[in-house]
Amino acid sequence: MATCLIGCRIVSDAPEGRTVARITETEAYLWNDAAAHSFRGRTLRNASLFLERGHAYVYFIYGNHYCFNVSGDRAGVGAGVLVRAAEPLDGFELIRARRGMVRDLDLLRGPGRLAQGLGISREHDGLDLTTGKRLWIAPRVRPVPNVGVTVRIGITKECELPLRFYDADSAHVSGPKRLR
DNA sequence: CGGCTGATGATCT
DNA sequence: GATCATCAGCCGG
Repeated sequence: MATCLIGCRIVSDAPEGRTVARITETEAYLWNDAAAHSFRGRTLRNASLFLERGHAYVYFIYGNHYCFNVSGDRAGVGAGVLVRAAEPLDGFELIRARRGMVRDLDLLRGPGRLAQGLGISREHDGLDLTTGKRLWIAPRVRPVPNVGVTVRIGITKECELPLRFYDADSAHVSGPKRLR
């Protein structure tokens, strides 16, 4: 699931306009994974992780940022994929207006930046990403020949599992250089 | 470049 | 009251 998403496109339709980006980096969170938000069972906040595969789970973290996930298993199973980075494809001006004056490479590089640049917030939590309303995922146009794997970033539990995936040929990827 | 830190608020215990 | 799947800004090399 996490590797399936690499190279797919996220389309976000907002009142201000449409933005499109190509996913370059993901992290998997499993159903029995101490690092996953679903680990201690379903709550009001994480309920979307338990929806059928392909629904949005958006949460607010550190007082400033949203993170965008895609639920990854059957209904009732709390698993998902955090989308950590993407490359802008369309709606460049809108993404930049949301993100401010940063390097092009940093527009959507990192989960909080990605959500900000694409205008994703808790309003999108629970949306079905396969039906093409407001926010959806479109298939890859081209295959991604080189997918790298590393440990996940920024977590305090299960730090050693190799569940972070990224397009090794893209510069639009987050994390320290040694992790690429 | 890498390393560190403060901001900031929802969520859960 | 602690925790947190982050980021921008600042510092030193």
